[in-house]
Amino acid sequence: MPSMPSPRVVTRFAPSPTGHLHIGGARTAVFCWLLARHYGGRFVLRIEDTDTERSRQEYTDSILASMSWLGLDADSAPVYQTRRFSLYDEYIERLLKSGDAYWCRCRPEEVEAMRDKARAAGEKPRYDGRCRALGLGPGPGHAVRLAVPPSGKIVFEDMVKGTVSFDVNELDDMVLRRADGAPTYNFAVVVDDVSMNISHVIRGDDHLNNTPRQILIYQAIGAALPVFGHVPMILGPDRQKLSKRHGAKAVIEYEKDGLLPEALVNYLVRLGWSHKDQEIFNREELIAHFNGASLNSAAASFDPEKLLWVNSQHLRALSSQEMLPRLLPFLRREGIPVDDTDHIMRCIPLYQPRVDTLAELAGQMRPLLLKAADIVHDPAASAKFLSAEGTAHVAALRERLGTLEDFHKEALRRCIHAYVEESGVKLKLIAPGLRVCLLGTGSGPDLADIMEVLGRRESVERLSRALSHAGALISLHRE
RNA sequence: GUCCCCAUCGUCUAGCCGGCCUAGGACAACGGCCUUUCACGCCGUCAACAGGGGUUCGAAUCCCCUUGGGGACGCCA
Repeated sequence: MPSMPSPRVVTRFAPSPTGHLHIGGARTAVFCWLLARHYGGRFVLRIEDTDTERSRQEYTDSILASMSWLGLDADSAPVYQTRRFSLYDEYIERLLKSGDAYWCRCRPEEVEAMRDKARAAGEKPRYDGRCRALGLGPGPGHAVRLAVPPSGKIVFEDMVKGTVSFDVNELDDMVLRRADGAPTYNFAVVVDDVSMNISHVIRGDDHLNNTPRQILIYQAIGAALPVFGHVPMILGPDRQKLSKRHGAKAVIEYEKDGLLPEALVNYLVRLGWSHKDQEIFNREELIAHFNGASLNSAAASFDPEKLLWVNSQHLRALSSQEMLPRLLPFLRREGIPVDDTDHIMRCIPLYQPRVDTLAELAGQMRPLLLKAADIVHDPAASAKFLSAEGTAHVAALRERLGTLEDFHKEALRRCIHAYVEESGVKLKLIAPGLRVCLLGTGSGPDLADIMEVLGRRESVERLSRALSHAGALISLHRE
């Protein structure tokens, strides 16, 4: 039940290409995307590259790649601010003509001196508007400033913060167009949001203070206001600003770690939004429930452990067919042969409930996918579980398995249990040794499951190889 | 310094247009069950309304103050 029926919801995500997409930005993007999808509206991407010093094409490419990996598809090609300078100039002309903006010849150092003075007096640092009455025209070093009304209050309803109000006296005559002709951030944003018909501006609450400035610009150009929604920032586990040492990384890093994009999206959305007690959501559920309400107004801290848990839940929901293409790159990275995809798919269910990430899955599956000759037997586990007695049990079981007519897990299980009963030893005593022989490690999936997947020939070969290896070890000890 | 925003378990949160809250769920931690191991799963334990004033028959829920945290004060975005 959509609570905010709107004729046309248009949202935008507007990163500046000065770095890779990080999780804070990613979460904002997810919120924007979900709101548009929920209401059947449009979602667009705008690259805010007016800072030519710091903007880099490789970051734009990286951000685009991360958006695509996350599944946040836009409804039109990205808009680049650097290609819209003539549009900004048109608006500047209009504001100059109407008297809502004026030329300023003050040098940056002069303005900084004014601010220092105000700061020293315990006031809010601001430009004093001395050029406003001068009636200046364009000229070298001249910027354009907005003529802010002398008094009044800016009040707006924020989707997440509720009623927010600022006193106009707090604001000074901000620069709209730099001396070099480039638009400033606040001005470009407003012109773009107006011309792109953005209905909902969702962004981090570090922009809350920009909003009254931008509203002044909306008013000056006579445009209707969009709905604003300022989502709280994401903090580190220590409540400090999120940084790399908190385990918060760029989105591409999570991709490399083997996270599922739907899991990252799920985790990010729940950081600041909730739907009753539900923790795990698929994409359809998110779209169905995310209507812009229930957004938390307090900052949240990032918890890498819960992210892993969410990922493990999504990982378990995948069928082997769905898992395969996602897993393949990680197996290749481990140098594991990937030609027998049927075999890989049969191995997936054995490890799926045991791991949190795709990278971990690839690592754990390794012994099952390698050839018998390439298995590395963990020396500690071998020493512990492959005593002379343990080895004898493995040898005896190998004989039985070699002649077992039915090599399916139920039969294998019966075979093992029959041996246990007849020999009178505890299963506990022989199982770990068997596993070491099969996989090289003391722990892992169910033995019958392992052997069924391996098949008779491979299982027996692994046992034989391990036995000869263990025999050599034992005779070595005797000498 | 000035302005803005925020405040429920360690963390994410439900609840917040007042009574159904001896505050619910999840992650983590701890204990147990299941089990050939390690996991999964299941069961349980620990754990919070920042403090102080109001308003009210009644406040986690409304108001004020304090404290704490975050953000912003650029010809950066």
